[in-house]
Amino acid sequence: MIENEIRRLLQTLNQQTRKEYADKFRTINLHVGQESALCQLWEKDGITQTELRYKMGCEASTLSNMLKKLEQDNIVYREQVEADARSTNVFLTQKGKDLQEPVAEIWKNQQAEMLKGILPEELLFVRRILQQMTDNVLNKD
Amino acid sequence: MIENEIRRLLQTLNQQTRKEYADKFRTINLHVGQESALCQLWEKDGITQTELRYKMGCEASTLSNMLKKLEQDNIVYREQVEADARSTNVFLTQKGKDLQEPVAEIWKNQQAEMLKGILPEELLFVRRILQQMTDNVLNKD
DNA sequence: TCAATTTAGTTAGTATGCTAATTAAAACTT
DNA sequence: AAGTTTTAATTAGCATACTAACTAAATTGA
Repeated sequence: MIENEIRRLLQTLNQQTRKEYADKFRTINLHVGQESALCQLWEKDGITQTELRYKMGCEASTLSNMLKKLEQDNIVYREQVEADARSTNVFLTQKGKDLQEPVAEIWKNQQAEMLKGILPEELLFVRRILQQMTDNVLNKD
Repeated sequence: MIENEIRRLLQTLNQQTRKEYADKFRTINLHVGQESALCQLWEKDGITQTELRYKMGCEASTLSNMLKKLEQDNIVYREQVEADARSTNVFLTQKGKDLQEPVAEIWKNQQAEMLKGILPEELLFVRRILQQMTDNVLNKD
């Protein structure tokens, strides 16, 4: 069954990729998973945890715990919103901003390794299909 | 950068898929991750933890902890190997064997949803490329 | 033979990631 | 205005998943 094979290949690919990320991020003192918060904050920081968690696609409690660690490591800091005492805004420290380059480098290397030997027109095709697959699972109809 | 986009699509696809698995497996009292051990045991049980962990591609400690839970839930049981007192063989209980059908059903539904609207010849192409990507990351040269 | 090394599995400690329950503030509703 | 509901974030508890340190058994080798 080709559908089964595709599911299994995706599973293996992801598992292996995650492991490599874990190793590489460790060299810059990041935990795998944290980069998804940083990735959003590099685009725009000073947003609330609720905004951030929706962009990341995780639960509030996951982000809450993650930010506690990132704050301890001096990568982000939080400020209460004056207009709404329930909300906090999340900001990058300089250390957090400086992590963008090494993370981008890790991503670039991983992509190069993963996509080695795949032709440009094949990349276009893969992107299209992956986009459709992602849409399929996001828009649960 | 198309390589970046492909990496991000894979990330989103996996995150979303994992979340759906978590929900669906919960309905049959399984935790996401456990199915990868069961999947190997359905093919062949009575193997050692070391054999099993290599097939799964996880660390010894991960499997050790997971089997502790699966044993508590009466899904697997373990027996010491007489020939080598360091090793234990892992077996499925009837309950563990009976989980194969519902898990296969969950996989089938997930595949159908994820691959909806993708043509047969596109599936063949996707499989080929995913195979190459998987080989690329597995055979770190 | 007996010391050194390797192998199999567990435990401790840490982090992501989840659900469920909680706290506190804001926004409604009547 | 007071009570109810919703919203934002945290905490508790659980499981996977990892590394590092450990125990105990088997193997190697000198």
